Amino acid sequence: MPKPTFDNLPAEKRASLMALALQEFAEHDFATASVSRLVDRAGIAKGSLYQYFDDKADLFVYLVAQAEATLLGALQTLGGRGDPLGDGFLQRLRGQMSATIQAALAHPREARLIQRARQAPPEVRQRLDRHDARLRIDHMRSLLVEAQASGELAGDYDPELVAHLLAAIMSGLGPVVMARLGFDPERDSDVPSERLDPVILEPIFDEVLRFISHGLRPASALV
Amino acid sequence: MPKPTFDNLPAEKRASLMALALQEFAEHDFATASVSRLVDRAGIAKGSLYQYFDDKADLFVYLVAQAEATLLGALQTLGGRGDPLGDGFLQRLRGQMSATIQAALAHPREARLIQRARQAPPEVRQRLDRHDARLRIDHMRSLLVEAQASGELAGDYDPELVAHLLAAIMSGLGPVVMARLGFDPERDSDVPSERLDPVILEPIFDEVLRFISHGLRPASALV
Amino acid sequence: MPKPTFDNLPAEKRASLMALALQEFAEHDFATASVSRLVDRAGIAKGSLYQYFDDKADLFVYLVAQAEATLLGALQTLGGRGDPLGDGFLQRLRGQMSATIQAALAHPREARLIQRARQAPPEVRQRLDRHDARLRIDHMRSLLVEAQASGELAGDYDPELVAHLLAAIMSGLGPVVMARLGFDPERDSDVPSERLDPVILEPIFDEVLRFISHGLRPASALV
Amino acid sequence: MPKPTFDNLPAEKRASLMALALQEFAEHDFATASVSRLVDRAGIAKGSLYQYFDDKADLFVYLVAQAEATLLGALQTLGGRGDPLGDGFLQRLRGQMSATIQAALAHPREARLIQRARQAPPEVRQRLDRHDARLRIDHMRSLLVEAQASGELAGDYDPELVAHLLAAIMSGLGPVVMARLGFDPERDSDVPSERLDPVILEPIFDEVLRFISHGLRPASALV
DNA sequence: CATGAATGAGTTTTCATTCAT
DNA sequence: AATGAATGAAAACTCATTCAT
Repeated sequence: MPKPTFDNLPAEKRASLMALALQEFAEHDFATASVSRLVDRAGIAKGSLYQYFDDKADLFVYLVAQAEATLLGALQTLGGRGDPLGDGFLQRLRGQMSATIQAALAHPREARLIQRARQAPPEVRQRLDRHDARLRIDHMRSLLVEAQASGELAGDYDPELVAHLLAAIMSGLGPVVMARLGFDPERDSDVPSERLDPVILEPIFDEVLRFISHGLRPASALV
Repeated sequence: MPKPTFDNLPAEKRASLMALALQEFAEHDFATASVSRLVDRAGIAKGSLYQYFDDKADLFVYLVAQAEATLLGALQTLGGRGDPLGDGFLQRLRGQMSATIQAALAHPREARLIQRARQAPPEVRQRLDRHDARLRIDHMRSLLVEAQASGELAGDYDPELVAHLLAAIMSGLGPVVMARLGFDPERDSDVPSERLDPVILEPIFDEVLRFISHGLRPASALV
Repeated sequence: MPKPTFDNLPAEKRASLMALALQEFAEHDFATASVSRLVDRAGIAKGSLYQYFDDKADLFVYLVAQAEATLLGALQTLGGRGDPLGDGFLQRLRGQMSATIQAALAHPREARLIQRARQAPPEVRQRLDRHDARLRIDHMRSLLVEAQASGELAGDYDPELVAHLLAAIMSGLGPVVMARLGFDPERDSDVPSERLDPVILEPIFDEVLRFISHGLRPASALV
Repeated sequence: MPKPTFDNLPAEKRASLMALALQEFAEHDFATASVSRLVDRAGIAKGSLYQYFDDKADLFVYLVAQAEATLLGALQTLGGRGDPLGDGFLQRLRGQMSATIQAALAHPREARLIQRARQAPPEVRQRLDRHDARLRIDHMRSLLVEAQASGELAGDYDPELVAHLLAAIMSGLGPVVMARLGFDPERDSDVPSERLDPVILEPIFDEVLRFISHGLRPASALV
C-alpha cells in the first residue's frame, strides 16, 4: 500500500511516475525490473520513491491492483453494450470475449503486467491482493450456474470444470488473433492497435462461439 | 549451442551437470537462476562452465531444447498406445491429453522449464531454437487437417484457429486437475504425483472431450 | 544546545518527546539510532525536530546532559541518607556504591545512554559538555583529599590514582552483581530490577569494602 | 570464518588487507565501519572482499579473533618474564599488569577493536567465538584459587568477586596511565608509545599493588 | 581442459538534513 | 512554529563474466 506521501503528490506527477513504473514492470519481470532505472527515467531522487512506497514489492502490488482496475473498467465499459439481463448466455460470452480482447489491446502494458504478476516470486505473490485469475474463473462459473438454473444450459456440466475450459479458451484468444493478423505470438509482444479491426475480429469470435456451442461436428452432421 | 569442449566431457559428468542445471533453471526463472549456485552444487569451477557454454543464455537454450526433446519423447511413447492410424480423431486427442498430463507429471522439471522459457527476457527468447508452442499448434493442426481430409471432421473449421483453441484447452488442463484435487493453481506450484490417479483424471478427460465434441448443449438437447 | 524554539514548546510535549528520544538513544548507539524512527513514534514532523535541535548530535548531547543530571540527582538523594559530614570515608564510599547501583537501576535508560556517550564517534564525543567520568573521578578525588586532610586516610596515597582505582572498582560493580545473580554480563544487557535485592547486594558491598580497606591479606594475617 | 579463497591469497596481500581492515574497524564501530571505504583504500574490488568473507560480520569476527590472538601472544611474551611458578601471587599480578598495559600500548588497534567487539550489535556479538572478558576473569580467578590453595592468600575471599574487582582495576589502568602522562582518557584515544616509559609506569604499578595488597590504611596505621 | 580469484557495475534500501509552503 | 516531500550520497551485497595460470 502506498504511503500517504504518495496520495499527497500532485496528480500530474503521480500519474507520470506511475506510467513510467507501469512501463518498467511491464517490460521486465519483477526480478529484472529496476528501481534505479525507473527513478532515473522519472527524474526523481531514489529516496523519493521510497517515500511513496515501502519497497519494490509494494510498488509492484500497487501497480498490479491499478492495472486490474483499469482492465476491469475497460471490460465493463466494453462488455456492457449488450443487454446483460436479456441476452442469453452465449451472447454474453461473446460480449466478454470481445471486451476482453479489446481491453487487453487497449491496455497492453496493464495486460502484460498482470501476466507478470502470476509469475512473481512467491513472497511477492502473497502480497498481491487477490488473484484475478480466480476472479475470472469465478465470474465465468457464476454465469454458467445462472444459465443452468434458467434452463438455458444443460445441468450435467460441472460448472467449475467448464469455467476453467472457457477461461483457457478466452486466454488463448490473444494468440489466435495475433496469428490471424500475421504476428508470431511467441516472438512479438504487441499488436499495434490500429491493426485491430472488427472486420477481422468478428469472424473469429463467431467461429469460437460455434465451437463452444456445438463442439467439433463430424462431417456428416447437419448444423 | 554448447562448445565442443562440452561434448568431449565424460558422459557421466555431462549428465550430472545437466541434471543440476535443469534443477536450477526449473526452480528459478532466468533472471533469478544463479550460475554461481549451480557451479557450487556441481562442484565444478565457474570457469569450466564457461568453457562449455558461451553464457548463461546459451546454457538455458540448450536445456530448453533438451527438455523439449525429453517431453516429446515421453509424449510419443505414452500417446502412441492406441492405434495412431486406426483410432479416430477424438480418440487420439484423448490419448494426447492423457499423455501430456502424464508426461508433465513424469518430468515436472522439464515441464516447468518450458514454461519458464516462454517468459524469459526477449533477448533470451530470441535465441531459443524454435518454440514448442508453435510445434504443438502445428501438431494439433495437422491432426485436424488429417481428420478433415478423411471426412471425419467437418471441413468448414479453420484448422489454425481450432488448433489454437484445442491447445489452449490442453494447456488449461493443469489448473483444472489441480482445482479438482483441491489445490489453488495460483498459490501452489505442484501437485504431488502420488495424488495423481487415473480414477480422478479419466472423468475429467471424459467431460473435456464431451465439451470438445459437442460443445455446450441447451437443456433441451438430447445427447 | 537546543534552539530557543525548543524551550517555547509546551512542557508536556517537550517532555514526551524527550522521553521517546531517550528511549531511542538508549536502545541504539549513536550511529544506529534513527531520527526517522524517533519522529515517527513521537508523531511530529521531521522538520520540527530540526527546529528544536541543530542536528542529531545536538539532540544527543542534550539528552546525555539531561541523563547525567537525572542520575546525579538520584545519587545525591540516595547517597545522602547517612550523615555526609559525620560519617567516615568508608561509610560514604559504601553509601555511594549502593546509591550508584540503585540509581542505575532506577534509571536504566539514563545509565545506558551515558555508557553510549562514551563510545560515540569522536566528533560527537567532543561536543559532549563535560564528561561524567571525569566528574566522577573528581568527586572521588575530593572525597579522598578531604579524608587525607582530616587525618582519616594516610597521606601518602596519590589521590588521583586512587580515585581512578575506586572509580574502576565502582564501574566494575555492575558485572559483579550480574555474575552473582547468574547472568552473563557479556551476553545479557539488563538485570530485571525485581531480581535486585538488598539481601544479595549488601554482602557484595561488604566484601568490596573489606577489599578496599584492607586489600588482599595473606592467610596468616589477622583481620 | 573466512572462505578458502582468503587463505589462498598471497600472504603479503592478505596481510596488507587485514591491516587496513583492522584500522577501519578500530577507528569506527561496527555500524559505522564501511566496507566500501575499506575496499577503496585497499584498492581491491568490492566483490573480492566478498570472495574472502561471507559478510561484514564475518570479517569483523575474524579480525577480533586475530586481535585476541595477537594480544594474547604479546601478553604471554611480556608476562612470562618472571618465574611463573616461583613467584608469588602479587608478583605475578604485577607481571600481568605490566604486560597487559604494554601489550595494549604495543597493539593499540587490536586493543581498541576488542573494546568495539563488546558493543557490537547482538547478532554480531553472538557470532564472536568466545568472549575474552570471561577468559580474563577466569584466568584471574584461577590465580586467586591457586594462591588460596597454597596458603598465600586468605581463604575467605570469594574468588569470583575478587577476580572481577582485579579485572576492573586492571582495565582501569589505561586511563590512570594516560592521566599520569597528561592525556585526557576521554578525549584522546592513544598514547604515543614513545611516551611510554618504565620510569613512569613502574611507580604506578607499585602504588596499585600496594592498594591491592593492603587497601586503604588509616593515617595511624604502620605499613 | 580446469581452475578460481578478480572484477565492477549493478542491485535495493536507508538516512540525516533541507527548504519551500 | 510546523510541516513533510525531496534529496542524494551512502550503505551492504550479488552476479555473470573474464583471464592468467
